[in-house]
Amino acid sequence: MTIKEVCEKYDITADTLRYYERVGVIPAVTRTTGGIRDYQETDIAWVENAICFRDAGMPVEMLIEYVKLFQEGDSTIDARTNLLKEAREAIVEAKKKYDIALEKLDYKISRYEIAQKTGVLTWDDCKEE
Amino acid sequence: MTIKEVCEKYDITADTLRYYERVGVIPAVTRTTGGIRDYQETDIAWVENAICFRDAGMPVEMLIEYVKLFQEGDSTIDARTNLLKEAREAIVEAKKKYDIALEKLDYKISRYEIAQKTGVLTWDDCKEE
DNA sequence: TTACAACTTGGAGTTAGCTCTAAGTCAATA
DNA sequence: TATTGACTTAGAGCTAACTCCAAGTTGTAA
Repeated sequence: MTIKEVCEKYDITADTLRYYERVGVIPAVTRTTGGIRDYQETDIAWVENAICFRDAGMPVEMLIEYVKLFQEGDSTIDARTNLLKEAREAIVEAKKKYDIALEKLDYKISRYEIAQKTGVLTWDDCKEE
Repeated sequence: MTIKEVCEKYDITADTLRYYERVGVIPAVTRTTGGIRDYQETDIAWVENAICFRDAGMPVEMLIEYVKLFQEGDSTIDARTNLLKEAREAIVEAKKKYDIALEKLDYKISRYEIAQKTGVLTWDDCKEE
């Protein structure tokens, strides 16, 4: 699979894919004899993981560390487990904050939808509990 | 309430609070005659909202736009409602991605916990469905 | 075999969101 | 009233994560 096909499949730019490889967010991608990237199943699986975890706010640094540990082999199983658990906790915490914001937004929106009927706000927009 | 007290209450730096005010993420804060910030209930409510929405990934630009519309008065009720709904959708979408990542992480972690007992990985770490 | 699009690299530039610095002002205490 | 520490502003600097650029190479189609 060419870089272009991977871009289209995952809606990501070629620059980002090359950047991920360059800094180590994904391991070195398979090349043709001419030196052109030719993504294999494994390469694509790494790309998919990287996108998925980045979308959940996992820092590039953490992904780089994971790939590094992975390449060091079975002696890093503990370290990798810890890293994944740490990432998990960060996501769980972030989700909680998202839920709090959603509650606040839903409350505000419900108020605004009432105001839309009258054209006037009947409460203090910036001071609601 | 002094800037220091607000910092401590919300675990945020004074620089960030001043930055939020400067760029318009929150409206101008009440001052003493000497020109020192003296946060009133309303100022604090804006700070609280700003932190809450930033924690949910809402861009600074969007918060600035909201405050700007708010200050323009009741004629912007529709625009504000739309903005809040747009913010809501973004958060809902982000949360979905967080859930997908969590599933992937939980699967990986469960595998790793088995591997920790044996000291060896018995599956392809970078190529699991 | 030539044209030309799509690829390559190394490195510079950009954006969002802070974070720090310098130079000066305010206010509580000795 | 003098000192000291927290405050003020304007503006520069920083970090993460891309994003773009220039100069050169590969590979396909005519």
